[in-house]
Amino acid sequence: MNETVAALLREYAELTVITGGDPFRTRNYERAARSVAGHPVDIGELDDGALQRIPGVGKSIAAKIAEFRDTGSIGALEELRARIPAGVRELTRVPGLGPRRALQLNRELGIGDVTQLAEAIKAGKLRDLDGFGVKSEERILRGLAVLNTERVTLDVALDTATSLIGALAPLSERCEYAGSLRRWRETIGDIDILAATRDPAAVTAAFAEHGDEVLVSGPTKTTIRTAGGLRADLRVIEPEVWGAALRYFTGSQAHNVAVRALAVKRGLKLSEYGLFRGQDLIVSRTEEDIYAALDMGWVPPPMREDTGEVEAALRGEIPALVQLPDIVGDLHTHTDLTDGVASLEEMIRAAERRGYQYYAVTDHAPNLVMQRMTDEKMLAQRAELSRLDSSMELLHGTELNIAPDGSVDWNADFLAAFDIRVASVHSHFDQDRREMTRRFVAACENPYVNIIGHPLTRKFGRRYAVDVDFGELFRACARTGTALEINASPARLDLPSGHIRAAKDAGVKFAIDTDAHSVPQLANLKYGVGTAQRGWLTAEDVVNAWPLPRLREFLVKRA
DNA sequence: GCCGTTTTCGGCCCGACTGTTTTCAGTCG
Repeated sequence: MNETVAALLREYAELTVITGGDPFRTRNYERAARSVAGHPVDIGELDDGALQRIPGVGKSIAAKIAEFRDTGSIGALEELRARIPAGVRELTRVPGLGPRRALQLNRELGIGDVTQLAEAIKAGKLRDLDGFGVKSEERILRGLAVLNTERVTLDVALDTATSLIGALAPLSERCEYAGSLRRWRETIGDIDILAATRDPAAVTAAFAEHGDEVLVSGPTKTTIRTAGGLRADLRVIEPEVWGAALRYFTGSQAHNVAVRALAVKRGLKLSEYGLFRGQDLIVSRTEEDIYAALDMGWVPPPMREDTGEVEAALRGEIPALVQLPDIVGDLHTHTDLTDGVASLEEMIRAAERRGYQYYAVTDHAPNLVMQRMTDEKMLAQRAELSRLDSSMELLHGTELNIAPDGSVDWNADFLAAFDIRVASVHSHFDQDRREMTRRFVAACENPYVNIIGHPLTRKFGRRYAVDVDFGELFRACARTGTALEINASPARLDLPSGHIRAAKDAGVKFAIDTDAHSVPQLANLKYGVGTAQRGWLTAEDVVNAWPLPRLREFLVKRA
């Protein structure tokens, strides 16, 4: 309910921008959307008074939420939808193309979706419009390249998979998701569900009911398109072949090819039904059985990409990957002092419920002007933090801004008084590789910078990665004792796994952090852990898996 | 549309960059 309503409020805000309404009103709808999405309890349960206590929600928005709860739609939103040509909102998804120009393109060229937009640019039609030029065409083209409508982020995929499994599990002996989601790939193209059952027809029927559309339907395989537009595959199997099927449908294809080749070399046959010698089944019940029968250790799904894990498993050298419970603190979080939606105390209480040993509050620093941070506000937060009783050790930190020349906010004295400092790039994303590399290296060499936050600064579908010489960055991190963040936000997953492995080889340590701006986002940590597992990390590599004394030692950099 | 060292309406998140202008609009974080 919260995410649904938040999406409607966001849509309302976007549509008011397109119509050119009061920008403060728009901003308030955006704020209400963020608050609702980050609200810790289901807003469907709240009465009018409780709704209006959500920050940014007053009389009018509370009424709209109640209207949606009671009728399933919001009249004012429907009116706006009717007034604005379909497709204009889709066009505003393109980075570099905002609401005004999207509307202009629709009015003057009749462009109604991204495909038509791409065609119009190819035909050189945009450059002749008022306010457009060749550079605008190039900019929008780059935006189109980063916009990927085919894949979804991990949180969307996991929510969909979880709800499907919830419906099928009561009818199955076992039911789990496989495929790229089980491997924690960073974005997901379609969802694979595996169900072991004696009653395939019932499971298949329940699955089909969850689709907007049934694309394929047979005795063992059914494909639907969900209401969210995501494709989901169901494979129905006999319980006896669970392990073989789960392994097969988890992939990756490259991993499966490599493992099957091993089987063939031993005169065996491997399929989704089991490991066979001739017609004789050897094993099929569990994944462990199958790998063991091939003289390999079990390979954790995130490693199954045929990037060395098969050889490692044959040598018995699969690393003990870092696990979610190994993480004993979050080192990058925000509050409503800057752009978070929950108070300091709310965030801390929620973190306590996760059982952390320590927790760092790292609100934005002054050079990100829109956040309106001041020395006084930061010191007041520190005082408030020291007054709070907590089962966790509370660390006062900040997220600094790495300026184009590599410098950060505040002077040395002020920086030294924090327990921990994350530093991130928030502007000037288009520097060339030399400048950008120098910028990051300078930040690493700053004696107070402990963690480089979301190093690529990419956002799926919204922003491409910065151009950096990663080899040089990794060496600088290792040399200076600066950790790289694995930002667990499903929109970022930054660093990605390929870079993680290279950085680890260079001797870098990591911090898996949520960058949470609300209470529910604290639970995003699992996506960061999955990404770290894809990068073959162990708890030893991750500074926030360490006990506090060891972490504190790491936070004091050597000159 | 919301909010208030609040009672009735003014202020709310600011500044830089870009490309297209000829003084600025659009977009972004």
